[in-house]
Amino acid sequence: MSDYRKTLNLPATSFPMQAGLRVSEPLRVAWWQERRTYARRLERNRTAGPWILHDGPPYANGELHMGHFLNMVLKDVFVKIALLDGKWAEFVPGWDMHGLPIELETLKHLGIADFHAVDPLELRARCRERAIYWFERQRDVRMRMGTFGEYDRPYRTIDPQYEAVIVDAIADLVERDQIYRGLRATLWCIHDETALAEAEIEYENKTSPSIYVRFPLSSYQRAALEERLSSSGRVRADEPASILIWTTTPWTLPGNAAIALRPDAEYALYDLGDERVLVAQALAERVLGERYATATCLASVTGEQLEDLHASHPLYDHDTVIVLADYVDLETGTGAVHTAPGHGADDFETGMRYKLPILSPVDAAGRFTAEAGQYAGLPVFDANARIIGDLRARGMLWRAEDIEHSYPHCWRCHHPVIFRATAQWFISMERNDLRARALAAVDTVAYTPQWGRERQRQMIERHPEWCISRQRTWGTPIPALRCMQCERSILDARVARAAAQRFRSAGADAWWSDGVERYLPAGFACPACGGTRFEQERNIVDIWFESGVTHLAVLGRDGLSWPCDAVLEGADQYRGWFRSSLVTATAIRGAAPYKHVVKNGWVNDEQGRPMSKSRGTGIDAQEAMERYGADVLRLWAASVEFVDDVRFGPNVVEQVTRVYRNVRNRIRFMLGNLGDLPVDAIVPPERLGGLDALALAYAMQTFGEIASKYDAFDVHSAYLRTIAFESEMSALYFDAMKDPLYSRATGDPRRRRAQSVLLAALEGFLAAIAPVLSFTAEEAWQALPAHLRAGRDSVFDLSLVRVESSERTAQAWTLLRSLRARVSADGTLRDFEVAAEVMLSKEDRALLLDVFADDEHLREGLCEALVVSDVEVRDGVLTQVRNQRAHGEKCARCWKYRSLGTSAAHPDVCRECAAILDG
RNA sequence: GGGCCGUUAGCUCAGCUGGUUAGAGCGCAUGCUUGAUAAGCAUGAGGUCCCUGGUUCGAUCCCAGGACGGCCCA
Repeated sequence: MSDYRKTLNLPATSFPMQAGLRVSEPLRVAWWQERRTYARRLERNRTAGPWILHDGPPYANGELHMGHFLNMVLKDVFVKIALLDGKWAEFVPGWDMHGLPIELETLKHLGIADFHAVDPLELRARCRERAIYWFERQRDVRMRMGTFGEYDRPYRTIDPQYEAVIVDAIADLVERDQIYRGLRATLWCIHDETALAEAEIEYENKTSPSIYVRFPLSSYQRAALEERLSSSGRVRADEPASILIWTTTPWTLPGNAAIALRPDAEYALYDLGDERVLVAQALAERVLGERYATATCLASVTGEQLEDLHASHPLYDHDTVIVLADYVDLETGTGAVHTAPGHGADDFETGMRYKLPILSPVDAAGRFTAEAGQYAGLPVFDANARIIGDLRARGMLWRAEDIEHSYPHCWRCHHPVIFRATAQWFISMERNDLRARALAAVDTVAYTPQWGRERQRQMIERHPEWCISRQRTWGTPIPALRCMQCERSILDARVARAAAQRFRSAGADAWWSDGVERYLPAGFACPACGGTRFEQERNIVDIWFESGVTHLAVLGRDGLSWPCDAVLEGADQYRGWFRSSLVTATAIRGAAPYKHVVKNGWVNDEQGRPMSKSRGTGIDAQEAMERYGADVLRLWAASVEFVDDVRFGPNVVEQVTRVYRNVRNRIRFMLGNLGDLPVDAIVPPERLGGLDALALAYAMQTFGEIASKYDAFDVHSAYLRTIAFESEMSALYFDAMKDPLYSRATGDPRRRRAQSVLLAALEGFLAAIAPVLSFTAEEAWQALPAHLRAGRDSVFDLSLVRVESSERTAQAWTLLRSLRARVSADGTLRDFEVAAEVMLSKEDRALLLDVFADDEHLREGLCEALVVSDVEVRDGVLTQVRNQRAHGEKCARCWKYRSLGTSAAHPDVCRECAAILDG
């Protein structure tokens, strides 16, 4: 028997089975850059109109982790989908580069303990270097992921033009009277006499007094309470009654402005014989102790029903008011929380909500001021004992003891810190109906998932007055002035405009280096005292404000649309960037800056727990790409439901790697069979018939389905459809076409038709997967002979296929698949050993005649599709297949069973093969 | 402690408005193939649809409670 292998057209391609992504991907990134692949496609798409995904800026500090990878790759997937759809999908990546974390890292890097001791310009220069170091690092890693974007001109919050946008936005808000100066409770170190940020505190154990205090009710107040309790006559006017509170900071009692109750908790008034006390029912036993046994519960009511009632201050001659707060817990204390807005974060928010006075009778060194009356001059912690003594003397102390608890301390001097109210700049959520307008703007936006809208609404509803000033150095200055005559702080729009103008060319450092005159309009005088001498305030703006104006800096310019089409970030941004962007946009432009908010989930480890270096499950994006290759990880990003939290780890990657190899091999099969196809031999779709036409239609409608999944941001469904498709296509069409492709003569029309289908399917497939498997799709496209690429330099020059699905096509496909499976399931006869007897129901026969036109084509088509030597078609009640042994002998070349010996030169092959061998 | 989200085969996930022998891909087992070969084809095993109640003729799907996990807030 001769070896006819060499006479066959076996697959051949330069597209290797082994991917070697680690090596090839960085080269491909450079290749895309050199060829300006993205830029050129954008230029071609320019007239089609924009589709803009606006980048929420990552913070330029530290390595990018897998959460960044997921987020950045998904953004890229959406950009590329739009690009392949012919849209002008300009993507400008951005970075958040000011702020405390960088300042702290820089100080640590420089070994400097007290930032007051550093020249601000020097510190800013060092911070800039540090931020740029991380920016460059992150940019390179982000490009390594294979993402497209304007990396030559990203937006950066530290760039002069960007700083100018920030300051102009402040000017806009000042003009709209949206900004005011007010008090805010901040963490304060009385030892270092400085405000501290959240990141600058450490929790340590501390012993504090734990006291229960009576807030007495006057007769008038008791009457009001009685009304709410509907306990007519039971609260007697002549017996003392009080509300009990618990605190571990007695010194904050002078700052008390309210008592907070939990709205949904039950509060009860207990008669103890000689007095009556109101506490949360759930805590009564613990609070009342041994007196609980003899106490009588007179009435109970929810906290909500007690709102706005008054009580008397236990130390001073003034009232305090009952307010509601969700954070009041029923685990400790009395369920009635002493609220001092000047001395606590929660208290402050509550104070803002109820417009309570922000009392903070404490100076920078932690001593009571004259406002605190009899305690003036006392250090606050020393005052605790005095206050407890006074409470006892006035009969207001219910109980006192000491407890040890976790308490915030200064990270540098390790002294306990306090909350102290200081003057800050605020954006008002109420002026100009900003909150209401922001809520209205939410309703104009689409949310994925849909509950995101409700989440966003809540975040706006609960948005406290927005404190935008920080007493730090690494940021954009708030261009406020201080009158040197009356000490008043002044934020004037004209000054702000001048600052913006100045920063646009000189950068914000100018605020520190310029004299104040440069910013003063002609004839400027203090609106309060008429003074004319000023100095610059040294506050910088909250970085959430900086990132909240990215839409002003990036959108609406160079053809980018405002609002943008979509934003995509993690769920933490409902509170962060989604919110800050929405608030600034509503305040300044009167509308939401985006049309669609898409949220991506968190990346956890394989056990569903947060990834952590210490647990050994932490891996940053760069490491992961070095280990697995970006494309495998990009496929992972598509293989998980990104809207939910997702899992990542070696086993997950292992699995997706296998899927990747499948995809790769199916591409390889198509490429391998296209090497010899001349352009003029390509058969146009309308001249295809039978199995070819069916396979092509099936492929095209699948690509259409994938495209519509993409439209809905449903990358995961597109992924499922894609892998199901390549598996289907391989099992039926590729398998069936091996015989015609391999054993027919090179130029045989049957072979050319199959090749034409493969070419069209390959193009559509590569376009469909290119948004996700960018590297592999491009590699495959470059492995296709140049004449078949037809001038389309890159896979990103292709277009997504958009065709309607047809039910008949899917049905015919499924029918053929099941017929083929029934032949293959035969354990005794191999494919070509079979002569199949195919019985078809009436419906199935009609279905197949749609595909194969007539009985003769049907028979031939089934021979191919079932990969058997012969087929006999019969009518039946049910569709079934019976395998018979094929007549004739096995052709040594094409393996089909035929009568051999027709050619004397080649006695062991069939007539068709002999003809090919003879040329 | 509060709000939101999730829990379907070993893994990643489908299951539209309650009625299906609950599906796909990967993995696994078995068989075929050795002319896609560190590939290809077929078959098969594998699920108390997190738990407990309830509504219903009927619940993976609706309701209530709980467990576990995540995010945000405290």
